[in-house]
Order: sequence, then C-alpha cells, then structure tokens
Amino acid sequence: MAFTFQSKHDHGSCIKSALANAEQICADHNQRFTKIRRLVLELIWQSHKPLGAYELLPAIKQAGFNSAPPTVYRALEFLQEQGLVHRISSLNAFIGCSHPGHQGSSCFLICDQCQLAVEVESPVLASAIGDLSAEMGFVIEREHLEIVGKCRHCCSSKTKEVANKSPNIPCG
Amino acid sequence: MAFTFQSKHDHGSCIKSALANAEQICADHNQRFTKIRRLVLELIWQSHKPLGAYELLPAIKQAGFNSAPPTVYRALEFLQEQGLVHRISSLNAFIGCSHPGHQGSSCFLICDQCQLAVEVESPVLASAIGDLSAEMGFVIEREHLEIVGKCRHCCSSKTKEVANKSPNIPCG
DNA sequence: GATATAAAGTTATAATATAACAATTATTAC
DNA sequence: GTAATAATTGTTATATTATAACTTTATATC
Repeated sequence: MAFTFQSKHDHGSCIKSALANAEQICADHNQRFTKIRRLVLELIWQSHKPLGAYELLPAIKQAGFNSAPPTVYRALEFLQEQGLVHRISSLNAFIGCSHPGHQGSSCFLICDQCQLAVEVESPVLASAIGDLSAEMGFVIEREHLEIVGKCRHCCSSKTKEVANKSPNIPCG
Repeated sequence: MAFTFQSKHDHGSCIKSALANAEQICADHNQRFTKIRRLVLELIWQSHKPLGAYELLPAIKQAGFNSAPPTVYRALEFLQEQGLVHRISSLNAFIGCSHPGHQGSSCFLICDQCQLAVEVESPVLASAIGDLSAEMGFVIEREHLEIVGKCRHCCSSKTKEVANKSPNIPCG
C-alpha cells in the first residue's frame, strides 16, 4: 500500500520492497547493486522525507565506507539512472522512488512543515502535460513536478506557526 | 503575443512590456523598483533562456554596481516576491515571468538543446493538480512544474547530436 | 532637519556538486 | 587460473550556487 501521508504505516515493508525492487531492477538491467549503492538506497528509504546528499555522509562513514561527497553522489546518480531514486530539485534533496519501473509522470507533494513527501502518479496530470507539450510540438524528456504545501495532518495542526520543525505524524 | 518558441518575434516588446508590468506591479504593491532591480530584470529578460545568478554579475559590474553575489540574489529575491521572476530549480536559474499578476499554475517547457524556455498557463493542468492534491487533503502553497525536452525547432534539427550548444532559432 | 526604515555595499563563508586521477575490485577472454 | 579489461570506489581538490552578518548609503516619515 502506497504511502499517502497516513500517520501509521508499516515502513519496514516500504524499505523491504524498495530493496527487493532494486535487486530485481538492477538484475534486469545487468547493473551491479553494490554494497554502497544498497546502503545509500537504504539510507534514502529511512524516511519519506527527501534527504540532502550530505546528510547521508555520516551514516556512510559509520558503515565503514569512504564518506567523501563523490561516494554518495555516485551512488545517487546510479540509483537515479535505474529509476530507484528521484531528485527533488526545489530542495536539493533525494527521495526513493515509490513506483520503480513505472512509466509516466510522477508528481511530488511535499509538506513544508513535516517535510514528508508523497509521489503521485496521475494519468490525468500526465495527459494534461502531454497535451500542452504536444500543442507546442515539444518533445518531453523528463519532468520535475513538485508541489509544496501542507499535508492534511500539518494543515489541521495547531503547530503551524512552528513551521518546518515538528512532524505531526510519527513516521519520520 | 506570448513567446512559444517561435523563431522570430519582437523581443524588444517582450522586454518593454516586462518592464512596464514591473513598474505597475511595484507601484501597486508599494514597493520600490530601484535601479539595480530594474537592471536585473532587464538582464533576465535579455533572452528567453533561464540564466544563472552568477551570469548576471559581469553586466551588473559593467553598469557600475557592486557585483558581489548578494547584490544579484537580493534583486532576484525581490523580483520573485513580486511575481516578476521565476526560479527554475532544476537548472538553478532564473527567468522572467511571462504572466505577471496572473493566478494559477505556471508550467515551464525547457529545451535542453537551445536552452529556451516557455511558461505555459494551463487550466487543465491546474485542475489536474488541484484534484490530486485535494484527494490527499494537501493544501498547495507553491508549485515547481518543469518539463525538460526538445522544442519543435531543436527536435527537427539535424544538430541534435551537438546538444546544448547551438540554438536553432535566432532569438537568444 | 532629525529619526527611522529600507536598500545596497562589503566581507566572509556555507551548502551543494563535480573534476581528475589513483587504487581496487569484478568481469571477460584466453 | 591468470592476464587483460572494464567498472567501481578512494582520494584530493575545487567549482558552483547561495546566504549570513555587519556596514554604509539612500529614502521615507515625522
């Protein structure tokens, strides 16, 4: 079941399926899912929050790997190429792909209070974008669709004024 | 007439109307449209290509202003607050707003060959985004909708392989 | 004209990302 | 199984983008 800002969900199974998908996709693509790549994917999946590359470095160091920036950027680049990770450019941050292997437009809803983000696949959105591009003869190569606002929990919470600090739901 | 990747258009009138709009909007908002703010807006409007902040610094220096980064970032921040400039986060670059004062979703079509970008307002897109957000109880604050690909000129051009270098239409 | 406010100048540095080359590990060909 | 090749990772250095903090100047308000 997809994550949609619900306060409780089995995040262990999110991680587990992300890793299983990654194994499969790398195998299909004849790509090596090395230890550092797996570690970076695990770290990215520790939450549904987009994380900055530099935030991952301490854990990488702790795991005994070289923790210079190229280490994490290379792994993230690989994971993006395999469609396992997305870059949220408005945040300079990275998030695990919720629909690996799928085609079509992915749109991110990003809560600026609790920082959680949800990846949404919408055929209606995809066709709207397809249409407006086609009208101009524009050929799409990639999309960055990022919507920033308040998730339903933060929206109704009384801590709105203390923005960007306290998540209003348990799962980080 | 709005710019939509057409090879020829009266870019002087793009600039002129952008500046006239800016005057009006700043006046309406009781904000000061200072020389440096005007200069930065003019520089941004020299083309329909998103430009990096640092790219503007030489011209700012030539015009006799302080050309340290804060100068241009402050002006760009002001212009964004007034809705006169947009940041294209996937490029770390800035572009003049084609529809200042308008409400609703703006989406950018960005050609990765000639670097030109077009801002599109689409009610269909806006409603698709409104719907998918509403389904999740998500309240939108801002949107970053960036579509990267090839404009119709670059798409059909034979110089595709020399990507990101030569624009295939005259207007920079 | 004095005071307060906003804007711009200036210096320094933070945050994000990549280049370039060396060392290591895995794969392939024999 | 070993040599040659290719891919990955380690390492150092640096590029690019952006902001913090404080000073000076200009504008607006009283």
